Amino acid sequence: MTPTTTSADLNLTTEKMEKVAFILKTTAHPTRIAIVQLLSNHESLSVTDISEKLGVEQSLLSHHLTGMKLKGILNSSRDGKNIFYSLKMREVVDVIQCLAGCTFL
Amino acid sequence: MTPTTTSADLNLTTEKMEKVAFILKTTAHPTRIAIVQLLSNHESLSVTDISEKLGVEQSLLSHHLTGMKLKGILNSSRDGKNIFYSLKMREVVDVIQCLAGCTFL
DNA sequence: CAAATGTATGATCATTTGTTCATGTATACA
DNA sequence: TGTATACATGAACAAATGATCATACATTTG
Repeated sequence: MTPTTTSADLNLTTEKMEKVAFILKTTAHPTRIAIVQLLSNHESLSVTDISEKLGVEQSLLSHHLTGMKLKGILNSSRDGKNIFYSLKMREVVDVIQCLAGCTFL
Repeated sequence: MTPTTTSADLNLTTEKMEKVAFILKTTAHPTRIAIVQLLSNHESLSVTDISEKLGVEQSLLSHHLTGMKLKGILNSSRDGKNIFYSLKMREVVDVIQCLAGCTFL
């Protein structure tokens, strides 16, 4: 049997390693992790929603959001004056979950 | 029942988010991912071993290794002239595995 | 159309990160 | 003890990232 906690061997091409690093880098920031967390619990939120919930300035937040969208982590769609963001790459939730589960952190 | 592919809700404190971001940042580099990959398959390797396998210059590699050790991802121990590094935080393997499994990467 | 609201963008600056190079330190061995 | 091997360290610099500010753009509403 294969315990769920055991991972298969890691054997990535250079290209894959670059891609993985790229996504990790895009995720590796407290505010961006907070954004992922919010969107993992909410399906879709406007910039103002997120800004208020996180207490992050509009412009700064916008930079984070557009960056994350550009890099494929988030989706966005306009509805009237608002722009709603949602998770596109749900795997990042698992990534965060995984580390968050570390007892020593 | 809880399918293995479904994650529980994400609900992290600010402090936890900072710690997770810290580890993600420490991992988010192609060379460092390659190091983790090597050590996930080898238990323990000397700096020269890693340098040769990855084709990375000694000094640069050393900077990466000592940084990763400092941040809690790796262990090291001397044996004669050699210093052997090994994985301390095995969770990072799962993190990489997780993203590597993304079909769209 | 004018004003208000919601969001994006671009410039600028400070900070962090990645790399290189030169040199230092520890161990082994002749 | 001197020399070679293995690794670490620090300075210096380039490049990437994060934050702030001012301003632009899009949509709704009066």
